[in-house]
Amino acid sequence: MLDLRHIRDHPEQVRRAIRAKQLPEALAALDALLLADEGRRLARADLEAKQAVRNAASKEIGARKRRGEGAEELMAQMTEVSSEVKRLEDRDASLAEQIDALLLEIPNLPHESVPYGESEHDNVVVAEHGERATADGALPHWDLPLARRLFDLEAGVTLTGAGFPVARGAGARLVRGLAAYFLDRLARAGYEEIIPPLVVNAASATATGQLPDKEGQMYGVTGGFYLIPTSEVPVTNLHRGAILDEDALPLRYCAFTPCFRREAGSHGKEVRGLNRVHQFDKVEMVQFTRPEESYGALESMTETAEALLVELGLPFRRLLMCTGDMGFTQAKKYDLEVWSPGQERWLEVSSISNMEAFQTNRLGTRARSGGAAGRGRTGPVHTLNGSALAFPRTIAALLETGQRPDGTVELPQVLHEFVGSNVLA
RNA sequence: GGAGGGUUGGCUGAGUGGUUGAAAGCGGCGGUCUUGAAAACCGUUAGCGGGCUCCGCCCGCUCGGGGGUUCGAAUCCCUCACCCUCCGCCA
Repeated sequence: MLDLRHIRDHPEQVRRAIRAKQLPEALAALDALLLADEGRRLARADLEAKQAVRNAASKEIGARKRRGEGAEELMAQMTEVSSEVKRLEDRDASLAEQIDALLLEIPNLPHESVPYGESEHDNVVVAEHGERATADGALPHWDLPLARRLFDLEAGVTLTGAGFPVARGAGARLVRGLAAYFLDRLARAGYEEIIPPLVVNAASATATGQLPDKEGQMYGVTGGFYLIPTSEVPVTNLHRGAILDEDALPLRYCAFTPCFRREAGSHGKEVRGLNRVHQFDKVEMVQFTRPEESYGALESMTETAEALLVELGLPFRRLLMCTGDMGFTQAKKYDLEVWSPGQERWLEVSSISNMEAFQTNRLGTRARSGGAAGRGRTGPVHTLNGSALAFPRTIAALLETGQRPDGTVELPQVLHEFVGSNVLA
């Protein structure tokens, strides 16, 4: 969420941002929020004055009692003041609750470098890398017998339902190899590896922005928990409610986990095969940075993910997302899309975003030199996250790119040691 | 699953209804002393919100979370979470 004081001081900027993000329904929330905030501050002046009276009188009563004097009259007067305080406190609490709820409805502000746009058609291709193989009869992965065997969607239907592929044999080995390869590369780039819980509570899901509005995209489990839609959720929540040591920033984390997404109502060609599934593996990067360093970190995270695609020999392009296609929590976001020769289209394999302080405001995460025991005021912290990379579409591209007439698939050199062979067969 | 104990400021740890937002020690910061450092000594040292005559002052909230009793709660009651010990169970 945005800082309430910032909203209060720059309501027009927030209004423009909401429009740019194509989220007009948030305009009403903003108006209601400004009203409630004003009302609460007025009410608080009342409340605090009454509290001050009560506190002073309580001290006086204490002093008199210690001197052995009576204080019945004062105590009688305070009965009334106290019930008035209670009444005002209740009103304040309900206003606060209202404000908190409205605050969650206000999206993040787009960074000034983000182009205005209404939909995905307005995203900007900022770079393209690698030679796209010309369509020489390359098959989409769902038509490759080998791919169907290594990533068995039929078996998944039996076990669970559509969209839960079963990786087997060399396919399972490929997943394990990719994970090891990605994690090794990120370790070298300074990312600490995390194995987080795959189930989180509502507070965690709220802090990173999945709740309250995107509950339908997650799988809930008994106990009020949710299966993680991305390891961004548990990893970012690692520092919920904490004061970080500013001198230790940036903190860089990576995690290899399955991700669970309902993706309700998606059907058709775009979601065939491995293009969109309900459970998939992903290696994620998360950073906590100083505010002035977060945009540098966004570039370097993006370059880290791109380097993986270069090494895998997969042609890709980088898109700068426009205001309208960016999402609720992001200030700036790049997507990396890999070329799928069998489908002759681009597939999104990574999304790298700067959330600025939007998540840390919800998390209650601050930073200060010396950490919690340090001196001086606490300052804001920015968070970023990005995939490096999402597995199913990366695998789809690898299978389609490496396919050979004999039905086997050639692997890029960089994977040979991790997978233990040069070809999938 | 059963029984008991606990959760206080960056840390250790006092504190069972009244100037306690919280003793003391450690750590941190500033200073005195010193060629420098250490030691010693003096001072200082929470977060959040609001207000103002805004380089500082004032008010309020916060002693695991929430609720209650009371003129007044870190202190009493209820509830939830977490931690520890013992027993059981599982591996």
